[in-house]
Formats: sequence, C-alpha cells, structure tokens
Amino acid sequence: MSREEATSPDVSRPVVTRFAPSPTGYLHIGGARTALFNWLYARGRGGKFLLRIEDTDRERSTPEATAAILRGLTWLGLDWDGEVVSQFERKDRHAEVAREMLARGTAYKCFSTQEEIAAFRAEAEARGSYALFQSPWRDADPATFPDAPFVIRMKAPRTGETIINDEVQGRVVIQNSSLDDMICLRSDATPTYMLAVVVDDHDMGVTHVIRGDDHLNNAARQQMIYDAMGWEIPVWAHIPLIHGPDGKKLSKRHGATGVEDYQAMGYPAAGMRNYLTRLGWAHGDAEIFTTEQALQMFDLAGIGRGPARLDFKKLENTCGHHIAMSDDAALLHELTAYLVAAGKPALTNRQNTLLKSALYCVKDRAKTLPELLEKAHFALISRPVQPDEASAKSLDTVSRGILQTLTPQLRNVSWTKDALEPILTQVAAENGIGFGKLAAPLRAALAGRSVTPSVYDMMLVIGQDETIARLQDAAV
RNA sequence: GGCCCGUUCGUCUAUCGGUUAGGACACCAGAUUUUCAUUCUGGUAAGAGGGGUUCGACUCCCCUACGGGCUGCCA
Repeated sequence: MSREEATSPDVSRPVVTRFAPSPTGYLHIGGARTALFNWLYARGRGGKFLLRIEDTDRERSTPEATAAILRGLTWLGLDWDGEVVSQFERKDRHAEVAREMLARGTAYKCFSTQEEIAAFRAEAEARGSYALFQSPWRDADPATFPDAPFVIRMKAPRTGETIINDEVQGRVVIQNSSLDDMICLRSDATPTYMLAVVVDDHDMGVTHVIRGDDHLNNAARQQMIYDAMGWEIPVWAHIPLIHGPDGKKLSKRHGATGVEDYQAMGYPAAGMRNYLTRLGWAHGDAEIFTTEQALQMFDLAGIGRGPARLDFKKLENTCGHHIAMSDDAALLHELTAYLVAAGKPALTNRQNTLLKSALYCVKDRAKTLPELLEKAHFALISRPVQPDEASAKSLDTVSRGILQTLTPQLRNVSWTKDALEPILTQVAAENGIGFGKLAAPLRAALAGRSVTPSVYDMMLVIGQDETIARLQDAAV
C-alpha cells in the first residue's frame, strides 16, 4: 500500500514535531487541531513538541495574535518544549543559508524587478496562457550584474520530478517543470516563508512535519531546498483542513472559529481535545477516550484523507461524557476558568462549596459548563428564591397549602433520602395527588426552576435548614 | 488556464479484493424516570457517476462531476 511505502522512519532519532502558526489572528479551530496532532504524535512517543511563530510578515503579524495563540494552546493543554521561537528573529540565519546556497550554486541572484515580473505575467495572461516566470539571471555571468537590488532565487531543477512521500497523502509526484525558481531571500534581505520554514525546521531538528494539506504543493519546493543544502528531509504528513458544517471552508461566517470562543461557550478542554482528535482521525471504533489513551493510540496512519466537517452536536455529546468523567476538583477548576473566559462573575466561596457537593447529581446531565451551572442553579442561589415563569405556575394556592403542611414534618427527621422519601410520598397521598404533582412545587420552591435534579438530591445538597426556609418562603 | 489533493449513512468514521458494508453523533420509536436529562432497547440511513482490471471490487486503474489547495519579493 502506498501509505506504508511512504513511511521512511528513522527510529534512531527521537520524534520532534512543531506547530508553526502565523500570528495574524486568533488560534482557529483548524490550527488547534493541527497543533493537537503534532502534540499527540510527539508526546505519545516521548518526543518533543516545539512552537514557532511565523512572524516574518511584519505587516500582518501582531503580538496580540501571538498571545491569543499561546492562550489557546494553553487552554487546550498543549504544552510545548523550550522557548517559543520567533521566525523573524532568525532572519540573519535565513540569509546566511541563502548565501550558502549561492555559494553552492543552488541559488542565484536575480535582478529582475517586480515591475518586470508583473509585466511578464500580464503579457502571458493577455495571450490567454499561463507561464512560469523564468529569470534571465539564472545562468548570467556575474560580470554582467548591475549595481541594483536583487533577490536570491532557488535554482530549481527544470526537468525530472520531485516526489513527496507523505504519510497521509501517499506518494505525490510533482513535475519539476511546473515549479519556478522561487524566491528565497527578498530584495530587503528578509527570507520568504519557503526558505524560513525549511531552515527553521532543520535547525530545530524537526523530524515530522504535520501540517495542513494546503502546504502539500509547497512541500515539493521545500524539499528542493533540503536537497540543495544536503539536509535530511523530514517525514511529511499533510492533513486535510477542517470545514464548516456546510462543507465549505471554515470561515467567520460559521460563527465560532477561534478556540477561545469554544472556551467561552463552555466546552471543557478535555472534551474539545477528544472531539478534535476524532475529527479526521480514527482508531477502530474508539470514540470517547482520555488524553492518556489518545497519546497511546494516536498515529499518522489513522488520519483520514478527506476534509472533515465540524459537528457541534457531536462536540457536545463528547463534552458531556468528559464532564461526567472528570473528577470534581478538576471540574471546579475548569468552571472557574470558564467564568473568567466568558466574562461572568466568579463564584463565591459559599457557592463553590455547595456546587462541589451538588456535582454528583448534575455532572452526568450536562454537556457544557453553562449547562452544568444551570442544572446546579438550586445550589448557587440564595433566598429568597426567584421562581422563573415556568416554575411559578406550579406554586398555586393549593400547592402552597400542601407545602405548609409538609414543612413542619421536615423538622425532626434525619436528613437522608430514606427518611425523607416516606414523608413526601405520604403527603402526596394525603392530598390525593401523584408524586409528580408534589415535585413540581417543590422544584419551584427549592430551585425556582421546573427542570432540576431530583428533589431529594436538592434537599440533601442544600441541607435541612435551607430546605425548610425555602419551603416556608414559598408557602406564604 | 496549469498542476496537486480529496469524495462510504445527514455528520465523524471502520473496511486495507470476498462483510447481511461495522461503530459513534444526530434523528425516529419504545422502556425506565417525580420534571428535564441520563440510562436501556429497537429502527431509518452510505460506497458521487461512468468505464475498465479481476472468478470477485467501497477497496486497484482511467474518465467525468463536485469540493479543496497551490500557481506571490503572504504564510
């Protein structure tokens, strides 16, 4: 199979992967998944995961974007090794390599101006054809060089083919005749992306380049630079991009595209990781798994070749499982971070304590953090309880009367479900109503909601005194 | 325009020439439940189209369609 043949592992080298975003905006969901795949691959193999900010485009790069990317990765729990590398700061090294290519004869100085190149293209277009720009300086005699600005271009082979052995895409053959002599160093001596990635990946010891498949074609040009410098080519893995629910390329039109938006919407990081891992990757029937399990299972062979669409329902379902699975302390911690991210007020100590004791009965019914908070509403509020519209309806005069007869019976009982259950059932029976009819006003009185956990759980969580007080409030 | 990549239920996917094409989400029906939810049971639902190769193709090859990418002194 081509995917197996594509493998050229060098088991003697430890795995080094990297995530290399350009800081032109927030960390979008597709980039987050790319980072996750790199992280999983490296960490699952005892390797290193590096972070490099591709900030060579000074016009569009901002420190705010870099900060947002770092925040996003941190939230997702994707920790990187060593310092964050700024590509811009390595520009001297890039220029050095360009000069070395010059010395090796694998690159050349090109004095063609941008106007000349534009004119060349315009002419080709006017003829209705398309032609690669071929620099007249490729084989020029240095004696003819003008005293003018120049760029350094790769002296790319014009015949033959370049073969990309990709772990995901298989063997991809690119005709060299379809590639031009790309610019490596601009006339202002700054490197282009094409040169900078290769130099950085090489210098950083990157062994596996896992990135979006929009770079698949670029890999051929980059491979030429590796060859020109006599460097070892990394293992390529070009993964399909994520699309919106409508199958179109992900954009702002689809709403939330930044990972921080997801945090603010209350998706737990563990659920997010699980969902993103499964998006475009599979390992048999594994659906819900911990990060430790993902680390064990993740491999390049499991990555699919088609673009995957975002499915919020499945995201929610996955997150629901993770909320139910996570331990209370971690959940509370995450909840705190969520409130900050969502710009909501923090919980008081009292609320925290009550919420903690309420978790057992709300954890497995929430798919997101705000949903969890809503289910735990009864534990977060203090008297007087304000019933919402739906629950207020069940507090009519009849049910108020019932609450009045019930409350005194709650005073001298041991506060356990076993002791409370017979009392409530009996009160319901005495009034000739089903238990459901009694539960409704209880919910309204205790939580001010018509949808809550079991009334027993609520009573146990808030305690005897608070229960009686809330019932008395509602009974008058 | 040229080149490159992709295409299995609505969605994420399994399958690596021989399966009643499996699982998950969603959806529908039923059961459990003091509400909602959870949980449980069952169900609907797929190989883009057309040619080959082969005893046999979802799987290999070609063409078409559709989607995406690259084709910048952007990354």
